[in-house]
Amino acid sequence: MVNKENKNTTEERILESARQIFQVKGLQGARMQEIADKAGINKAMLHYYYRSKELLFEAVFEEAANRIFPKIVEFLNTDYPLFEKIERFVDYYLTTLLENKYMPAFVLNELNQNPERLVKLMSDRGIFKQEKFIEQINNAIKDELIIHIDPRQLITNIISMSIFPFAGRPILMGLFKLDEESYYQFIESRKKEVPKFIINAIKVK
Amino acid sequence: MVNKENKNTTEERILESARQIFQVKGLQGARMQEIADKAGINKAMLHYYYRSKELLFEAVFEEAANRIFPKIVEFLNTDYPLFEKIERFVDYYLTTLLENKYMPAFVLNELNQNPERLVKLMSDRGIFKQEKFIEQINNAIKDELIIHIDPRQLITNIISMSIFPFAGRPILMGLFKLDEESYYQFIESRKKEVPKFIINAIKVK
DNA sequence: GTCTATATAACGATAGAC
DNA sequence: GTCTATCGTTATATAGAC
Repeated sequence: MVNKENKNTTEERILESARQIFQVKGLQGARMQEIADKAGINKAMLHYYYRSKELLFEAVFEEAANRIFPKIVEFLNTDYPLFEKIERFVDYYLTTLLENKYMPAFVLNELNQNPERLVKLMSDRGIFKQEKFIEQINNAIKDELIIHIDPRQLITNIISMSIFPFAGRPILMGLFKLDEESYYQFIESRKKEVPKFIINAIKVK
Repeated sequence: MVNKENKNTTEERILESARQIFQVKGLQGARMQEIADKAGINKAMLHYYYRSKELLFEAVFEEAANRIFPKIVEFLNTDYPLFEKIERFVDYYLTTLLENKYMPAFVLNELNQNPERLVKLMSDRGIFKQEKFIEQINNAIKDELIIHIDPRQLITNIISMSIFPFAGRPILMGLFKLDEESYYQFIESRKKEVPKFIINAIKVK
C-alpha cells in the first residue's frame, strides 16, 4: 500500500508494522510487542535490526516527515504562476494526505512534544526555503494581481486549510455526521473548493 | 492563570498540575510522579483523589474539550449578521487559544487516538448543533450576499484557519523563524487578517 | 488527609542456544 | 538471522502507619 518498493524482508516488514502502530498510537503509546506481533516476528528482532524503540521510531518519523515537508518547498520554488501554483499545491497535498490520513496528526503531535526534531529536519537539507514564493506573492501585490496581504498569513491559510481537515478528521466526521465514504467525498470536493476560496480571497477584481 | 476559582485545595492543585503535564506530554507520556512533584504532594494522593491515571486524565481532557467545543455551538447559534459572526468567532478563538496554546494539539491528538471520547462529548449535551448557522449561510447565498458555497466547506475553512496555527505552532515558528514574542504578534494580526480573508472569499461584490 | 513502603505488572532490552 | 527465556527498570497502584 504505502510502500511500493516493499521487498518483504524482515527489516522492511518491521518498518511497515512500526509505521502503522506508531502513526496511530505515537511514540509513548506504541508497544514493541504489538509491532512485533503485527510483523509476525519476535520482539528480539526489533532490537536486532533497529537497536532501540527510539531509533525505530525515528526511522518511521523521518520517513513520514520527509514525505510532507520537502515537497512543500519544492512546490513553493517552482515557476508556475501564483494561482496555478496554489491550485496544484492544494490538490497535491489533499491527494497525498488522503492516502496517509493519520500522518498529519502524527507529525503535528510529535513536533509539539519534541520540537527539536524540527531543528534536525531543517538542518538536514535546505528545507523551508520560502523566499521565492514570498517574492512571488509580493510581486503579485505590486502588479495588482492580488490584494495587499502578508505573505506569511497567506501561506499559513493555505497550509491550514490543507492539513487541518486531516488532523481534525474525527471532529469533522462528528460535526457533519460523515462516515468514511462521505468524509472521502468531502475532502475530494475540497480539491476544487479550497483553491477557489483562496483565489477569491486575494484576487483583485 | 487558567483557573480563576482556584481554591488551592490539594484536589485542585493536583488537577492544575495534571493539566500542565498532560497537555504537553499526553496520556501515555505523562508520569504520575511528575504530576505529584509539580503539585508538591505525594504520589499516593493522586490515587486518593482520582483513583487512577485514566480518571485523572479524563478530568483534564473533558475540562479542556468543554472549553473549546460548547462555545463553538453557542457562537454559531447567535443572532449576529453573518460577517459580524465570523469576525467575532475568529477573534474569540484566537484569543482563547493564545492563552492555552497547547490545548489544540492536545485535544486533536487525543481525539485521534481515542475517537470514542468525541461520541461521549457529543452525547453529553446538545453539542454540535450547526443547523442554524448552516441555514444562515444558505440564506446569505439566496440573498446574493455571498457566493454559492457548501456551508460545511466554509465552516471547515473557518475552523482550520483558527485552530491550525496553534496545533502547528512549532512548524510555523520554524518556517517563519519566529520566537515566542513574534509568534504572539503573528497570531494577533490574524484576528483581523483571517476574517478579512474569509469575507473577501465569499462576499458578492 | 497525608505520608512511606511495597506490591504487582508491564515494558524495553539482552543473553545465549540453534 | 531467528528464536526462547530472562534481566533490570520503571510505571501504576495499594497497604497500612500516623
